[in-house]
Amino acid sequence: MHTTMVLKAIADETRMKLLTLLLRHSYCVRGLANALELTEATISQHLKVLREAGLLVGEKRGYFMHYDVDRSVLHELAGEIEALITIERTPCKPAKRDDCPVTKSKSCIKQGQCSNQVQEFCHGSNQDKEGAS
Amino acid sequence: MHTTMVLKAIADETRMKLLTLLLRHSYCVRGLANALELTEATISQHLKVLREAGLLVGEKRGYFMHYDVDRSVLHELAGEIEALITIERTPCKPAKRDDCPVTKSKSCIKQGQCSNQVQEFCHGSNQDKEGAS
DNA sequence: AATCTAATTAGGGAATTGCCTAATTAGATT
DNA sequence: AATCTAATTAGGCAATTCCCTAATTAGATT
Repeated sequence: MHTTMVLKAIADETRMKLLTLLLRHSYCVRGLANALELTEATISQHLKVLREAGLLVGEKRGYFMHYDVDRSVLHELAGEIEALITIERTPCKPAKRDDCPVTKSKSCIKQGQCSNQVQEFCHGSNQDKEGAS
Repeated sequence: MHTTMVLKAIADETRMKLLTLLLRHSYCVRGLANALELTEATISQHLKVLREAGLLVGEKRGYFMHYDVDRSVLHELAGEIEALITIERTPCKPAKRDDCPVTKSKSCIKQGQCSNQVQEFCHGSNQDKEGAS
């Protein structure tokens, strides 16, 4: 999944720092290495991760590579996270209300107490013999 | 950093699936394990990661643990990502325009061509003898 | 109080990650 | 065309991740 790639890319302190540096300004690799006190090879590898996630576009200037952030990818990501929030809770609506494990205050379910419908809906596949709960 | 923790938590396919399941409905651990075809131990560990990132709140119902998503954490995260986008590019403004590596189309800098100011600003610490570039 | 069970933790193995140094590559400059 | 150098890739190592099975724990039920 592409979203996961973008998330993995920014879910690292070093890469997040690189990103914020590059949002402000173009840096060559050595500049970034100096700023973060890491080797150029390490920076280069981090940039690769960001690049492959689509977050960076590279441009060559003379001897130097300069990377820029593609802000639209960040915007899209923020949108996808915000979209998660809009997912609505689907209440458990079994045929018999008593079957719903969620409406019971004391217990969830026990083997056999839960209709197939509820079991499937609330507790995933009904495949295993033990009875999902 | 807390943001990184939240990002790491959701930067995993399995945990993202858990999150979307839990956004729709309360599940007990076995229900989640059934749904994702993983062991309960594995699910429990993933839930721990999500919980420690503040994304989940657990509630005990009878024998069963039910987790709910704290949507505000997701909202905050989306906001922080969106905030990155608003970071403005700071153009390189050295005393002498010629010193600015970024405005030059052909070359970035060479040893000695770059004023200390520019070097510091554009390319990080000026410490190393080689000259940052 | 004793029993029972969902959830968690412990321990372990294969795969991945993040850093390094050294070698190589791409391509700009002369 | 030959040279030069920033950036990348290769190789290696320690730490972490993600999954498993087995043991333990928390706490609800009887």
